[in-house]
Amino acid sequence: MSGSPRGKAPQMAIRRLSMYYRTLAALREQGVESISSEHLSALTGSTAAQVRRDLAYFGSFGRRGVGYEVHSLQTHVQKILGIGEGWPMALIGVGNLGSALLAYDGFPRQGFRIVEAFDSDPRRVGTVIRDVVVKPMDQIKETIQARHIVMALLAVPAKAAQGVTEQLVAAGVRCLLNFAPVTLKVPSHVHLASVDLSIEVEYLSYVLRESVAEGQAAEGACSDVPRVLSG
Amino acid sequence: MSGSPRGKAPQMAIRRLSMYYRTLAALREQGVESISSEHLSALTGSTAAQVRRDLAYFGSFGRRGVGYEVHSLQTHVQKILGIGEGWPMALIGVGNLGSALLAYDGFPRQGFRIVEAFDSDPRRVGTVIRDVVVKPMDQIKETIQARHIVMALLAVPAKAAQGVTEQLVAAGVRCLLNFAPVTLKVPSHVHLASVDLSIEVEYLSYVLRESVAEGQAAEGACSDVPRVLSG
DNA sequence: GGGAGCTTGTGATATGTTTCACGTGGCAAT
DNA sequence: ATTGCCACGTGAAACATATCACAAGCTCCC
Repeated sequence: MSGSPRGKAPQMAIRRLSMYYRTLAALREQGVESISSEHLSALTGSTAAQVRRDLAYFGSFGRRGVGYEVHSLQTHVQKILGIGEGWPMALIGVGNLGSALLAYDGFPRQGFRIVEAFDSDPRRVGTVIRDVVVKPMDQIKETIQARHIVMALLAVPAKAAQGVTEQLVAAGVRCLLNFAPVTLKVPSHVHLASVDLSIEVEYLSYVLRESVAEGQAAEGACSDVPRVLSG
Repeated sequence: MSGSPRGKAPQMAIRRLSMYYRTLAALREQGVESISSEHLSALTGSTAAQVRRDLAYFGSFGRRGVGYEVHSLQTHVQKILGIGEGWPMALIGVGNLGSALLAYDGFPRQGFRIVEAFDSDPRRVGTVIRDVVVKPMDQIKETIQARHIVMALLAVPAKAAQGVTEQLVAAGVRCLLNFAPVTLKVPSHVHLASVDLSIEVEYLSYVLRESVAEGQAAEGACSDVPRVLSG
């Protein structure tokens, strides 16, 4: 019944929990009330044993012989992940990618909202995108502190990334999602995850080459790559 | 001397090779000619032993007592990853995110180019972005086959993703980079990687919650999360 | 109430990845 | 040449993660 972890959950387990959460939300919309680990694993590209193990890191949420009650499991996973705390986020860099992030409806749907945006380009400062006013970079610290923002999305050019990161850390940000293709240095109390498009494309390039080289009939190939990278 | 792998490289090793590659490119621009595993690991957030092991999956590229010659190592890593084969890519979905991908200069810089773009919205069809003409969805198959495109970037809404995927697979695409927040089903000969923003944000939300709960002084916290992400 | 059938939760096991520690080869200087 | 030092490459050990397989618990039905 509790949420107390017994043992530490691998990061991959946390990522899979996100997938389970999303799938459970969809099932609920479809009116499904109950689901087995077997079925849930099929929907998320995992395995039944893995689903059960992932959940077991945090408690017992199912009923033997029956399965999981969709609504209740969704609520538990939501609490585990901290979704719904409504963490406000700041976006730094309102270029092409930054604008796309502002428009991304997956964030508000999961309870995360970009409430402040910053850019160094005077032509962009003052514009309004999706109800968010773009502010100049020199207001980062005061704004973030005033609104108690702890998560930031970094969508600035590679060369500016480390400098902006330091400003954000100084302002008290605790989590950073970096989109710039660089290795950022952050103090150990700051959590960092990175989305790096070049790395993903190069990974595909590698497996493509490999499969072509080894006669593509090698087949064992998978459908899902566990990705992670944060730093 | 050869490129023949001795054992199979873990996917994370491949992703780290991408980081080494990028760092080596930067070092070369700075005129650095030689580097040790120790130094390279510091620049990429890895460890010296890991750098050596990652490279050892593919061969011996350094000189004992000396280190690695930057240019030569970069060339080897480039070959391993298949960068420079100049794989042409197709983009499906030219919304906010798709437009950002078209503008992303990291792709051409690493030898990957988006040469075709498709969208189902008639208002977008025919527009030109970065020298690429947006075509209607029903031209996917013929275009991809005519230009021998094997990699595609999927930036369509979640609901359309599986359908489009099937079209792409039927057209002969071998690699997919998916940005839609869904679990795609693909045949085993097709390689799939996914960039899922919700998962990344939820992961950060989890570690934030965890660190707050356990008294943030727990410190062991790292700066780098092994990140994975695909599927 | 008891038995059949199902699905969870979890020890035990297998697999995979990272780290350690040191032998090997190479360079420089004496 | 010989010595001293350095950094790679790699077997072996440690660690982390995923899979297996089954006991425990629930429901239904007779």
